[in-house]
Amino acid sequence: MARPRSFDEKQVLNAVRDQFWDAGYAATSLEDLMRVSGLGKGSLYAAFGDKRQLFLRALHGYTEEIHAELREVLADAPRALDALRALLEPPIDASPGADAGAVTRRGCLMANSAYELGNADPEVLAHAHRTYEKSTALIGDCVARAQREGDLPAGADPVALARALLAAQQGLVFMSRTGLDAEALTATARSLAARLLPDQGQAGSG
Amino acid sequence: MARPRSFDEKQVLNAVRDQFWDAGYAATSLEDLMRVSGLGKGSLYAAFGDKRQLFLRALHGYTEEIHAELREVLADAPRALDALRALLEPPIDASPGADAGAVTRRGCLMANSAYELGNADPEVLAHAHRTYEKSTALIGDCVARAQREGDLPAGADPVALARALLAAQQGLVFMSRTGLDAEALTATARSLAARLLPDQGQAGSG
DNA sequence: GGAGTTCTTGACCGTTCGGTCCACCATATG
DNA sequence: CATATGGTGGACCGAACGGTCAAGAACTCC
Repeated sequence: MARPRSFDEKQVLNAVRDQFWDAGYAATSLEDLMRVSGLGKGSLYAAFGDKRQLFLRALHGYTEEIHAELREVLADAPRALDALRALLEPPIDASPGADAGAVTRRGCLMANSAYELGNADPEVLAHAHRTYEKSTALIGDCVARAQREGDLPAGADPVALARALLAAQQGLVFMSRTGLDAEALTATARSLAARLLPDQGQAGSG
Repeated sequence: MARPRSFDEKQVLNAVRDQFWDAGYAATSLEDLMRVSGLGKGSLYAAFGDKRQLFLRALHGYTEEIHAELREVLADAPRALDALRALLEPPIDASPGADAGAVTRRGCLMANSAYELGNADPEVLAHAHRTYEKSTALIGDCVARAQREGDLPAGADPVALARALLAAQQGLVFMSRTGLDAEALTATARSLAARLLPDQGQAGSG
């Protein structure tokens, strides 16, 4: 028996997430948030709390999505090794309005946020830590599966390799963010994949 | 025939650099800069221009230092392979007042800046790009030397491996920044080094 | 020691920020 | 159709920001 909301919470969170992703936290003003969400200040505050809380909501939604995708990629691949190799492909830009297949320049929202706010906001840092530990666990499981499937040497510690893969992937995203051209980025990705995930009994050479 | 400056430009730039490094660009106010430099607003503006110019000065000084150190490390090592391995050690905190040997939590100023300002400030992004291209070249030379010394397979493209090493290093710094404990960080570094820079004819296993 | 020049200091300014509040509105119920 | 309930949006606020400026201090040269 009251006026219903005129907006979809999820749509607003997605729009807000893209804004934070493109511009960063500090460089995004409430006016920006009003513009991309189509809501007034009062509505934003009533629905989500202040700027920081809204940001955290968007960030949590982002990491959940990322993990869902990661879980899917790792589970769906017939061979675990292929899924792991997919992690080390040049990162693609999925932002609205990006050229299809173009390399990303806005990086990963979680990484951007950890870099921008890690020193000042322990909660963001802790969330980043949890996020990457979770990713490590998921990737580690996939490594173990690849070992069982005979595609990776059985002796190695799956978690150590998982961490190495994650670090390498973040490095790739970073290089992409600094404007490294697509060709060099592809070569770097191949070089990393060839060494971190070589075909059994064959050394990488690219 | 005028009043001499009462401060040392280099000391001020170092203090300012540390402040930006610890807090980021946006989160550093002019008041912070006055505090760490010991100068008044007017002096800062007269000597260095506005906040952004002062930041760029500090950033350029930082990257020059980094490259000088990198050149030194790569040149001084009797064997090039050892120098390359040093790149993949867990990053140490060299900030004033840090525990000796502690892992860094403030990362690399250039990387932090590229992440925070890359979208908004093309000059920062371009500087990051130039910086990493230069690093790639230096590391590539060292890779070539390691190949000549017989410590790395001669067939591989030195630049591709250099890029892979650089990406891996940035990944390590990032993981460290998110608060990964020193033990896991060390294991990750070893894992990366074992795979990217294996002993000749021996596969890594950590 | 006086003059000229540069450096230093802090008061001051306009702008923009995040955040609050309230008058107005749309809807559901009886 | 009257009323109660919650949503909406913009006016408004204090604070903090980056930046300017003028007056005084410190120094060198003549």
